[in-house]
Amino acid sequence: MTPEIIKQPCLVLVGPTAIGKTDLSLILARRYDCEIVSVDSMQVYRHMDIGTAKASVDERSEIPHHLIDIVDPDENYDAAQFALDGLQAIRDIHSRGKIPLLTGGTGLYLRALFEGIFPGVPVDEKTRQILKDRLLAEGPSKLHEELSLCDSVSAKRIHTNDSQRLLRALEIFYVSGIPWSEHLAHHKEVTEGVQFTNALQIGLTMDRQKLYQRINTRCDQMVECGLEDEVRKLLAMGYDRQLKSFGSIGYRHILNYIDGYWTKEEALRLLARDTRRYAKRQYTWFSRLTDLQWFDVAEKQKILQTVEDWFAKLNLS
RNA sequence: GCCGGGAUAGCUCAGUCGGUAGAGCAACGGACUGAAAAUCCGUGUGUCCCUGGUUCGAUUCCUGGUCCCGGCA
Repeated sequence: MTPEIIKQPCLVLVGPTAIGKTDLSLILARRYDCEIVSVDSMQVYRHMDIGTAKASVDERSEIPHHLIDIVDPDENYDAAQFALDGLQAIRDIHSRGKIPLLTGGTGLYLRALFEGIFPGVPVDEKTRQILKDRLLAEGPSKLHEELSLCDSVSAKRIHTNDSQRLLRALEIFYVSGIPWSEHLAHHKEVTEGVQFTNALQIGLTMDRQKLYQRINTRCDQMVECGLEDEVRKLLAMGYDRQLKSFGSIGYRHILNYIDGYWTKEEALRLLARDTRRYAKRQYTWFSRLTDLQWFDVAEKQKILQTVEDWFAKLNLS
């Protein structure tokens, strides 16, 4: 397989949570006739609006948004599915003669779209459950030893306590009979993924302390805007507390409060703290994107000028 | 004004019978290929209030300051 080459223009806007991606994406979309493709692992879920800080319904009716509200909270969605859906959305937008504006903060999803994801071993729930039970019964060291026997390369890379990767590595081996490390090595040789030859990638940043202030404020606002009601509504709809989607920031905090494990103050404090830590992890992802041009979010004119220049250059060629 | 107590990491504090220091929280850095807002790994970031003295050596003991907190006036 060869990487798909997309020559049509494409804008990418990334940045940590709460930095103001939505505002800027709307400005850019209006000015350059874009449709927005959300690169966000949580905004894909319906009924989870406040905690995922989706663009408002009005904003979404003004500018088309893709990959928001596409699955129910109890459906499985993952990076591989995103890579397919994202590419499809981009194609559709191009076919309408418009420009896709990828906006979001989920590093893995962006990577899955750009570099592809090795095919052939989708999640196998049955195997995964068996391994989960074994992890509980036998402990991580035992399973990690087992991994070193069937895939020593991955075992070296994966820490014993990293339960998710440990289980995934074993799952891949037991389902396919081929070590994860071999799948990956092979995939590197035959990269599919998508190569954008005309993409402008913009990274948004701001002073860390100011960002944290914004995060704290936004967490307060989420609670004021009825995050608790949103969670209670989801429970009333019959969604189980164990769902993946409930494990995300905000939802799990409110759930812990509702179930009486934390006081409201505790829940709010930890919600803000975990959001701050999340923003830090997002920066780690973005720092690896070599084609990214960084701007302070306050430098709006500079950003607009950069986009303007980029378009001018495109029209010449 | 007097009597006590205190001053050590961003915060709350512990500690050093004299050999330049630590816990919780917070913070910081990193990893990441089908859960990723997940999961994990790593890191003390410090004029130990100032001053002088004793000492080979003072954050620790002593002198004198400064500030804070109680209590009594």
